[in-house]
Amino acid sequence: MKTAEIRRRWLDYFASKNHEIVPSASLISEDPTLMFTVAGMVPFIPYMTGLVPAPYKRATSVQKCVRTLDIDEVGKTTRHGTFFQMNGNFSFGDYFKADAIAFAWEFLTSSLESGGLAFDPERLWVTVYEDDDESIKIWRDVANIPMERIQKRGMKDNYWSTGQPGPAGPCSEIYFDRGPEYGNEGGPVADENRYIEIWNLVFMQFERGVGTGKDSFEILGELPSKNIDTGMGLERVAFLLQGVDNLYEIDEVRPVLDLAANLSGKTYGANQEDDVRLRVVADHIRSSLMLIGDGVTPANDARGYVVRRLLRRAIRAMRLLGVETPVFRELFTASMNAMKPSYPELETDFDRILRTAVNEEEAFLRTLNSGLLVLDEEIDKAKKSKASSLTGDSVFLLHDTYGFPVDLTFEIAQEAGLNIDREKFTSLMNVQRQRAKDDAKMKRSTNADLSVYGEFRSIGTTKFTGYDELVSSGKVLGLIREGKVVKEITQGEVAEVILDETSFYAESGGQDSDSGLILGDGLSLEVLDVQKPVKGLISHSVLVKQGSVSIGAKVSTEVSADWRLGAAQAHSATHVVHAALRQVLGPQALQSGSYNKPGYMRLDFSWGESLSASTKTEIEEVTNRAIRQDLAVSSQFMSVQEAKAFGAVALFGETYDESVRVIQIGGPWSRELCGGTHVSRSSQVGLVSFIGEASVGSGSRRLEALVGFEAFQALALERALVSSLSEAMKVPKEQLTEKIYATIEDLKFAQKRLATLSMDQLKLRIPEFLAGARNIGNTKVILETIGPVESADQVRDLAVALRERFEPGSAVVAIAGESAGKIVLIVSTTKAAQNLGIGSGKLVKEASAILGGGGGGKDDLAQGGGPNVKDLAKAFKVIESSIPS
RNA sequence: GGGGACUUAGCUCAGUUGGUAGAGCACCUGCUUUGCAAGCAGGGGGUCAGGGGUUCGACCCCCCUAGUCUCCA
Repeated sequence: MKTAEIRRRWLDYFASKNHEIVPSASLISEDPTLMFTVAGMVPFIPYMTGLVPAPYKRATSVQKCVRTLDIDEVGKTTRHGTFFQMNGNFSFGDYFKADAIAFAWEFLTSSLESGGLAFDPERLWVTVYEDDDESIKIWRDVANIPMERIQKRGMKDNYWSTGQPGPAGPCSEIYFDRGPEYGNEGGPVADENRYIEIWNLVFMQFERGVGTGKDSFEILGELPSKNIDTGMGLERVAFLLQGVDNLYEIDEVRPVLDLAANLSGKTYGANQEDDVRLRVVADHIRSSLMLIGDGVTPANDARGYVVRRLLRRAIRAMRLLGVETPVFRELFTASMNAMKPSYPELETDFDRILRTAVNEEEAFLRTLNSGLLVLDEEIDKAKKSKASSLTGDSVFLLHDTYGFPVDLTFEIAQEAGLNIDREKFTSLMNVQRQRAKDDAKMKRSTNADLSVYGEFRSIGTTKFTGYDELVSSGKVLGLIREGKVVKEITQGEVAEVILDETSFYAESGGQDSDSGLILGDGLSLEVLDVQKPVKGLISHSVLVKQGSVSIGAKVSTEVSADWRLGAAQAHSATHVVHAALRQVLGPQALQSGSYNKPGYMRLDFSWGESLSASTKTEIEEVTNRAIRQDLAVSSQFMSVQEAKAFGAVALFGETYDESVRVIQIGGPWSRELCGGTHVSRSSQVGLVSFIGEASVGSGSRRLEALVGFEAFQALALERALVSSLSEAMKVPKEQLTEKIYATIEDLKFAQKRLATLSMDQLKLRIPEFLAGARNIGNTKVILETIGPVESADQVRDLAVALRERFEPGSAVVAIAGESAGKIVLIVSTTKAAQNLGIGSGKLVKEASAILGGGGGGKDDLAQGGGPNVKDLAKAFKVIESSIPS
């Protein structure tokens, strides 16, 4: 049975049991503490914990998941994959254990004709939590499973919680026995390779307290509303039903594996090491495809790094299989074709996905090449020192700094007859890991506890009226001060106010929150910040300027009209710039983040290289032309499907409700899903002026601009600057650039000329200096001062020129100059003098000490000096006296 | 978010206890030659990424900034 077929049967079955079919959420998790959607229940967590009331009592989904914790196990075991799909059915305070178990059993064992999967009931085993006798009874009643195939397990295996205080409960798992050829008798407790876990049912019935780990915490009591969360691993069921040995051989993965084998000329099944590599390629290509499909682009941080690592590991595995040419184009196409029955959007979006992957492949091939050069050097070094292996430090350096994979290092070192010090390498890696973890821990502890908002959210939502009006009247639902619910807040306090209705826009979609006042009877609150801590709830952070507020008070929310106009201008400008970017650069220049507030906008977008000055100008022109055209701006609500069909740009990393708001500027010219506030015609944006464009990491760039009056002010300031420059340079501003370049050129020329001239002048005096030379013993000695000099170079050049006149005889030349109120002293000695034991360095050191400074150098030439100008004669004496007579 | 590396002539790169900034290629001039990367001689070309500091003196050491590469969470 095809994977897509299992998926379809799943959804049909639970729909027939009155479950709402919920589409898979993005792999980019909405929960900021999670990098990815790592389990099927992640999108439902707010409903499970009661933070947000569930919109349905029963739900089912097939959820895309990514987990890279066990990335090193991929390909080695039957069941570790970085990407997998979790079929789930959920109950929020509706049915509980009995139904959950009955559904699972019926779906697994009923015939194909009746929509089930037709598993042989004799080969199914279950495990239950050791104290959960209730579940055992249900399994006996519903499924008539003999006690021999029901096994009890402890907290570690069969008790679920989030690791935090909150809901918790026992689990029951269903296993399939693959048969004696796969391992030992004795059920899942004995052998999890022969008995494969296919379904986990979590019965959320208790409230847990604080604890240190997965299996040590206090149970506080029963939950008022019990939930069901189950997950059936789609890949695991698929490989069992398709009669293959592992999840890399199912219909959605195998084509990539076969292609990789083809490209490398290997036969799958012939060599264990190669098989692992082929599976790694198949797994990683699929995960990358799905992640890039959901909008993750390779980068050096967070999610981006995970994709980068997957892509690079795939390339590394191909290299180890002997393929050094680019392969992503073919591999990704194969993976897309295998996945598109379930995810048709992969095909429509494939251009972008493939381009992203291929760009990364090219970048990594470059990295590998430069890494090879370093590796060659390290191998040479090791061989020269007669070492039998590369040091752990070298291997780590190659990996950490040059991005060269350890396995490749090992392979190439072996060919050169060397081993590698893996132990040292691993310990260095652990140090690095620990550093990153400590850092992450520090950051995470600052995460706010949102549970305080839960009780307000259960009363209702805050209605946002700000699209249509600036002033609105509302009632105070809740007050929070220092993270705690309070009844009243008074003058001078800073607190959060939650209303049933507000005209204040909360920060979201890149737009900064509104500023303004909340007024009431003898009451004035200054709004500092507005946030949506929980979906549907708007919280105003305020300073009480006057009076006091208590729950139930009637207030009026008054958004500053000036602020709102600026915010709307900036947000509309962001859309216009985004559209202009895509018009000029192409649709692959997709916004990846933005921030805007009155007068300013910032837009991050995916793009591989810096923009040329002319491209920037073109984008700026397209932007301002669109503003001038006075395009109509409209907003309308529609379903996500409609919006997509409409061609609206949806941004990755943003989550949208079933009903979304589409903002159009100039009809089809710009269509984006957006909840922000906008002007009503593009001309109201006024003016957009770019102030910067920079990289925010590989493959991503940031554009900053001023908007409206601020843009005008900045331009006016620059105009004034140009005017004053033009006045100073005494040319019309059209000729300013040329004039400045010419002036710099002239200045450079003059400086050079001056240097040669003064040097020439000094050289004219050479005969004079030579004549002034004295004999001390057999050594010619010149001690001269030449007064003020531009730089030490002049003094040095003269000293060297004089010394050369005495070659091959013995001579010491000491020249002093004056620069910035200090003596610059250069001493130069001929080879013959050095043979007499006269070293320039030593002479300079002694003389400079007298001058109040220091100095040193080599035997033939040394430099020193110091601030005591009047002690020069003494310094010369010291030099003189240390020459042997 | 936390680390590591790199930035030197038009290009590719050398440059260690801090002490006269280099090579190859390219360019210009002359000679010699007319054939596959021609030879010889000479020459021009540098804000050593930018800024600050330490020092008598910084390409080199320290701090900040920018760009590029890379590892980890």
